[in-house]
Amino acid sequence: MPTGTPDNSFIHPYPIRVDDFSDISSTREPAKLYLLTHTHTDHLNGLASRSFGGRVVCSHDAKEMLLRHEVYSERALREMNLRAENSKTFRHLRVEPRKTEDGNVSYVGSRDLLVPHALHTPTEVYLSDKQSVTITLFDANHCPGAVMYLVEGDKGAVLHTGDFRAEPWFLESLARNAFLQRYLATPPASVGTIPGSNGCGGTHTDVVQTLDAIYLDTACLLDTIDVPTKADATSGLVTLMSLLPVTTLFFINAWTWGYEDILKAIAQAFRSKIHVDRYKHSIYSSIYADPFLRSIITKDAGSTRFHACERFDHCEFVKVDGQGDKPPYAAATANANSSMNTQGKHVVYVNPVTMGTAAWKLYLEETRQKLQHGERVNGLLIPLSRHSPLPELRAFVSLFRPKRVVPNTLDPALKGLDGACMQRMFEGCLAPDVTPASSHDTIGTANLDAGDLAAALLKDETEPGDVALKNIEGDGALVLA
DNA sequence: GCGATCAGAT
DNA sequence: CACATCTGATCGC
Repeated sequence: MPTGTPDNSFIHPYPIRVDDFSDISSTREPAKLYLLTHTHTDHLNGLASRSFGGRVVCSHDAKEMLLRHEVYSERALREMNLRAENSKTFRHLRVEPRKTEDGNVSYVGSRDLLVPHALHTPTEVYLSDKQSVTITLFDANHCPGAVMYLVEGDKGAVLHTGDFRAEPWFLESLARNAFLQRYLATPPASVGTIPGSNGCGGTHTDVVQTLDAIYLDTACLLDTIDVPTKADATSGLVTLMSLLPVTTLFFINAWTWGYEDILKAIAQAFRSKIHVDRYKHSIYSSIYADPFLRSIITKDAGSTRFHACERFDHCEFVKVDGQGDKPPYAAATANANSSMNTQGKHVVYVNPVTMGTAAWKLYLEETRQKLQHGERVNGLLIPLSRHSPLPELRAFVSLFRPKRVVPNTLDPALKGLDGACMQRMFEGCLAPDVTPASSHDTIGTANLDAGDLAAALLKDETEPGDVALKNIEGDGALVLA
């Protein structure tokens, strides 16, 4: 539960919570089932609690990552040999049966709360004796193990995106996915309306269905500019890297899960493995959905120019003056040796940033010029976004035209303005019968500026707090104040 | 004294 | 830089 998730992270109307495992027993009925979209720590709230005892559905890879999860401080202790064994934050979720003194196996106290599901495999899950839902997982293009959930039951169908990046190839892949086709607003390869398919027949209403809701990754809801595709970002970076001397060492600041595309693109382009620390190695080795990732990593620091080892504890090959993950960008203040390792080799830092498509083109051209003129460059940027900005979100929602769209997170600082804006932001992307009659299809033509919208609402609204209250009341439906 | 929660920095 | 993470302060049981 990243802060700002409406309705305690329940997906209405089912007794299912997503990415939130905190204790709410004093407020309402506990969830019958929990879904975990991925293992970033802000989605694991309450899961470290020893008293948590719910069933948690997740992907196979998320389960492996979770059981191997180690916080940084524990990793550092392990590195200094102050820890004989790795301390794993979520190990209590799986307690193996133990051997008793007489050699038998005791299941007393054993349990395994993490229920892994394969992708694209509809599975019936019981919420009670009388109620069940069918759950299907789809890769979310966010980080290893990250998935979206389709939940179908007698109370309707909802799609929960978790955190995701809905770039064009991702939409095309969804549009062709047999487990989602019945919910598509428009068949992939057809334009316009098929004669006789207007839903007037009455006997075939179950052929095409409408999602009741999409629970949407709204981390970048207010970003209204286009951002580069991951492929454009990595290919640009690799081009710049290839302009540096072959003696250059690189530190790739993959500071959280989700930057693996950078490692893979580098390995591919330079035909080289990437040095990773013990912890990353153990995680990446357990990612079965990505055998290529597993194949490009090495623990041998001296065997490669490319390093993605601990962010705050680089190996000696990429250690330079002024530790930490900050490259000495400022040419004015950086001393000449500040980007040299102990052997005098040049170390270049690669940092993921947020950058629009236009800014990226400019940066690529400028940096190319610098490198070709032999100017010293100690850091390279790569605009690898792991969340979709508004244009991608609108395209994604338009693919399904659900009855409503619910934000996975709201920014508490905006006091509900972002939620209030959302209704307007997805005008024309929802099911026709619930879209206000006056609205037009604004896909591709809308010139919505979220900042302006928020500002306008702020002006009109003397008590912004009211918006927040109206916004999250009841079943989590958005109510425009 | 522990855990949950938040502010703040990176 | 980054919307994920860590640290340290504060509050409540």
